[in-house]
Amino acid sequence: MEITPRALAQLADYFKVLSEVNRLRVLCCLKSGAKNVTEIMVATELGQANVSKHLKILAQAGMVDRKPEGVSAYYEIVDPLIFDLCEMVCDRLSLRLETQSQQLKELEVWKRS
Amino acid sequence: MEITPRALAQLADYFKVLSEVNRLRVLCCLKSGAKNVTEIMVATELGQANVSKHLKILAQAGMVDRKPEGVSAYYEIVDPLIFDLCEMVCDRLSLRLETQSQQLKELEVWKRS
DNA sequence: ACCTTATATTACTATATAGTAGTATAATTA
DNA sequence: TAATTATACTACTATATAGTAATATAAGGT
Repeated sequence: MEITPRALAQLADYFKVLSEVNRLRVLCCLKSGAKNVTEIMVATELGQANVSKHLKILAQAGMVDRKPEGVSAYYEIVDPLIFDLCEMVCDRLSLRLETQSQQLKELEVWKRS
Repeated sequence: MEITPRALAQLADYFKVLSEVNRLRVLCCLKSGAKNVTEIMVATELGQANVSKHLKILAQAGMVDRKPEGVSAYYEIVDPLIFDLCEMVCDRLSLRLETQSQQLKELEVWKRS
């Protein structure tokens, strides 16, 4: 099946949203449930404008949902798929580190013999 | 379980590698098997320097492996996990589009009644 | 040794974006 | 209505990176 340029661009955009540390932190801090902007600021130690900007990007990507409540705005994860993705990647990354570490150990043994 | 800043940065870096259309195209064209740089250039219609650069990034991220063979260098996918990730995201993206389309249809019906 | 071919690297330009200060908007309360 | 609080937006700076032209390196073939 041929993948269209349009689909490819959307795919890249999705990954791009996840490619920023502070955006991942915002997502992580929403894992336990909806939070308003101030709560997210506290949890992430980011400035207000910065948090709002990241939330806008996350909302546009359809990753979080915005629920105004009185004077504040609550954000929540739309689809926990994101955390599955993160977990899969983390697993591979740690697996790779283990392998590298193992190879280093073997090299060490070889040097001593 | 608390995720460390170091792990978060690695996660973000991994997604960043996947956040570029032409890098995804390079990966896609390696799905069917190892290719050398010239073959990748033809398949992706990218310039040589650009392909080399993307391949270096992919290799550093541990996504592809470099196998020199005579005067040329063959690259291959290390871990097809990447394609699972892409598929998962694509599924969600198309699901979201379907939902939106459905909602638009419902809106249309409402307008006519 | 020289030439050709394949790939990598360097230096540069153009563009995108993270962070931030300042401002605007909108809901709530006195 | 004025003041306060919470969030969003705008304009700006600094940094990162995609693409590219030119050059470097390295392997075969003549």
